[in-house]
Formats: sequence, structure tokens, C-alpha cells
Amino acid sequence: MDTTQRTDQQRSADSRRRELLEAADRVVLRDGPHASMNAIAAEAGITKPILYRHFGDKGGLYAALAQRHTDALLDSLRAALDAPAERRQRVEATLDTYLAAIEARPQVYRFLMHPAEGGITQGFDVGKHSAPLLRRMGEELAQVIEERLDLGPGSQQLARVWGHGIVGMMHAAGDWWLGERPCPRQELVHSLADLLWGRLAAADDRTGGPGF
Amino acid sequence: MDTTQRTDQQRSADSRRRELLEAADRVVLRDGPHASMNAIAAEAGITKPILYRHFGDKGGLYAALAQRHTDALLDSLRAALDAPAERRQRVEATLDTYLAAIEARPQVYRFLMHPAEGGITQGFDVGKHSAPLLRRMGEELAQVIEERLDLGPGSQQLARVWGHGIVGMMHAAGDWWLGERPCPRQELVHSLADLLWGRLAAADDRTGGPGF
DNA sequence: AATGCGTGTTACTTGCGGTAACAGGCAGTC
DNA sequence: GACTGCCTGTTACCGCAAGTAACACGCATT
Repeated sequence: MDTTQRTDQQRSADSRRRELLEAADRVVLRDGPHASMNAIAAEAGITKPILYRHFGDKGGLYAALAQRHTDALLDSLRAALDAPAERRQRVEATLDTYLAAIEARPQVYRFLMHPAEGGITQGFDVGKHSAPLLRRMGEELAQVIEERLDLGPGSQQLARVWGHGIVGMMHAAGDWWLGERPCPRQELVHSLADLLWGRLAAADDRTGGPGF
Repeated sequence: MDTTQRTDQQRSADSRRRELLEAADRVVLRDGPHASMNAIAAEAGITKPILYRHFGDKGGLYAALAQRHTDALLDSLRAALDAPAERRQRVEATLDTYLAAIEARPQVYRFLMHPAEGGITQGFDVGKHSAPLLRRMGEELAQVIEERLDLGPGSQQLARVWGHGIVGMMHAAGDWWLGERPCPRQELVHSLADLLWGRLAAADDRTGGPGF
């Protein structure tokens, strides 16, 4: 009766959305975040208004697109973070997972980090302007840190600061590395882990006066 | 007469640019990075083509605008970094300077971090998509680290990784903090410095299994 | 047969970046 | 004094992309 019919229609509606998202994905990965709605519609074999009916506006489409990739990346990172190993091993594995991901698919990475080119964000939200991916990674890492480490009083606050800070470190270093490729990935991972392991504080001053 | 006239005209040519930049500054700070060229021209009391004659395109205007603010911020950071004090004191002072700056003028901060909304960047430059401010801060910090610290072999590479990494940490944590204001600035500074001082590596596992 | 409803279309509006093409003031030159 | 170049300024336009009616077909339900 209605149920079967409705289910069919529902599924068609859902899978249509998927198809549209995949078409959008192809276009965005080919043309960059500046891909026009017309281009995406053409790739999907349809016209603009359908996209707008499904996703509201360009921001909605881009948000849906970003969520897919963000979810996928976060899953990999969680796996690396949950592996049974020493703490430093886990940190390095997580860094390496992230860097391998952005190395393998730089276009996806670039798209995820520049969501604002799609969504308008008219209200001038000071702060919170970072890519949602960064925020989500920061919060996830904060949660893991707070669960596993004994940081004394104020541990929750501290864990969140560290979560966002470490993610930012990873992001900025990765972005720079991706642009200049100054060293192999493993070396970058090791250098960053060294930084987190306090080698900055432990280093000796250079000869001549009080050091940095 | 001639001289005064000529001087007037010359200075008008030079300072015209400054006036336009200041008008653009007002509009961007009021309306956000989405300010239109028409709006900027109106604020300056002129019309669009003049802006284009002075700055080429919107990206040029925004670049000129960004450079002013970036230079100013970098000057403050250099001052904090060069102050005569212990290493940890300097690190904290630099973090605090940066955070105080973004706290005091969040609109400037937001504008500096979103340059891509102005310039088109059609060619899909993977990597190098970060705000120029981040890159410049990273490079400056790398230079200071390499000058002052004895890091053994590969010190230059390591210093650059750390420079960009630390800047990214500061940026991401600052962005998150600016959005949520979960704690006073001084506490954030202290937490980040602790992170750089290896407290992550030194922390004990929480009871129950191998820690993070 | 008639009624919704979901899917699709064409054709339009609005707004922005960017660009001619033209108009006036004010040097210096014959 | 008239002529030429240059700088500043204008109006009016092009192209393009986001977003929106308004209309049209297919198809199950009544």
C-alpha cells in the first residue's frame, strides 16, 4: 500500500541525494571550491533548481559534502588514536594518518579547510570561523586526552586547550609541508612529536646570550 | 606654485592610496570580508574604477590591506619575542601578545585569516592556501628558533617545522578560545606553554589500561 | 477522470567583479 | 593663448554566478 510506495519514494529521494552529492564531489574535486552550481547540476545531469530543492543553498550542499569527508577522516583518526600501543606511538600514528590523508587527496583537504567560500556567513561570526573539520578534530582529541590522561585539577579545560592546540599544530605544519614538501612525511611526524614531547623546552641555548 | 602644486599632486597620488586603504579598512571592519567594492568606493567617496586603477583587482586591495595589519602584528610579536627574559617567559609573552591582539580586534583577525574570499585563486593551489599571516608568522618564528636554539643536526628543518607548528597551535587554540571564551586569557597562555613544555608526554595515565 | 505530489524544466531577477569609453582640470610646450 | 599629455573621476555596460518563480510531466491514490 502506501508504505511500500512511500518507502520506494523515500529511498529514491535518499539515493537521489546521494547521487547528487557524488556528482558534486566529482566537480568540486576537479574544479576546486569555486565550482558553480550550474556546473554541479550539469555533472549530475540535471539543472540548478533541483540542487536547491535538495540542499537549500550552496552552503547546504557544501556542508553535506564536507560532512561526508570529515566523517571519513575522523574515523581513520579515531582508529589510529585507539590502537594498542605506547602513547608516543599513538601520537605519531595519528599525525601520520592525518598527513597521509591530506597528502593523498589534497583537493579534498583544501575543500574541507575552506568552507567559507561556499557558505556566506553574513553575520560576521567572530571566532568560530575555522573549518568545521578543525573544530571537530579538536573536540575529539580533547575528549580522548581527557579520558586517558590524568592531568590533575582543571583537566577538562586543559584537555580542550590541548586538543585544539595540537590539531592546529598538525594542520598548520601539514599545510606548510604540503606546499613546500621540504622533507619526507615520516620526518615531519617525528619532528612534531618531538615538539609535543618537550624538546623545545629541553633544547640548549645557542652560544651567546640567553636563548629563545 | 608649481612646486607646491606638484607636491600636492604627487602627495595626493601617494596619499590617495592611503586614504582609499583607510576607507576600505573601515568598511571591511564594519561589514566583514564580504564588503563589496562598491561599498568601499562609496565609503571613500568615489566610484569603483578608481579602486581598480589603484589596486588592480579586489585581491590586490585586500592584499594591501592585509599587509598593513600583518606588519603591525608581526612587529608586536617580534617585540615580545625579543624581550630579555627566560625562554618560557618569552614564549608566554608572545602567546599573550597574539591572543591580546585577536581579542582586541577580532574583525581584523577574521579578515586576515580569510584572504581567499577576496582573491580568486583560480588555479587550485593545493597547499599554500593558508592565510599569509600564518605563513609569515611561522617563518619568523622558525628563524628565531633556529637562531637561538641549539637543535643539533637538521636544526633548520626542525626549526621550520616547529615554527609553523607552534603558530598553528596558537592560531587554532586562539580561534577556539575567541569563539567560546572558556577561560581567561592568562590561563590559555599557561596551558599552551605547558603543552609546549612537554606536559603531554609527562602526564600519568588515567587508571585502567595503557594511556593515550 | 480528477487530484495531489514529487521531479524536472525554462527563464528570470539580483548583485558583484571587472571594464570600456568618455569628461574635466592642470602641468608643460609651441 | 592654443595644443598636448596625464591624472582623476564619471556613467554605463558586460559576464557570471546565486537564487527564484512559474510552468509541465509522470504517477499513484480516490
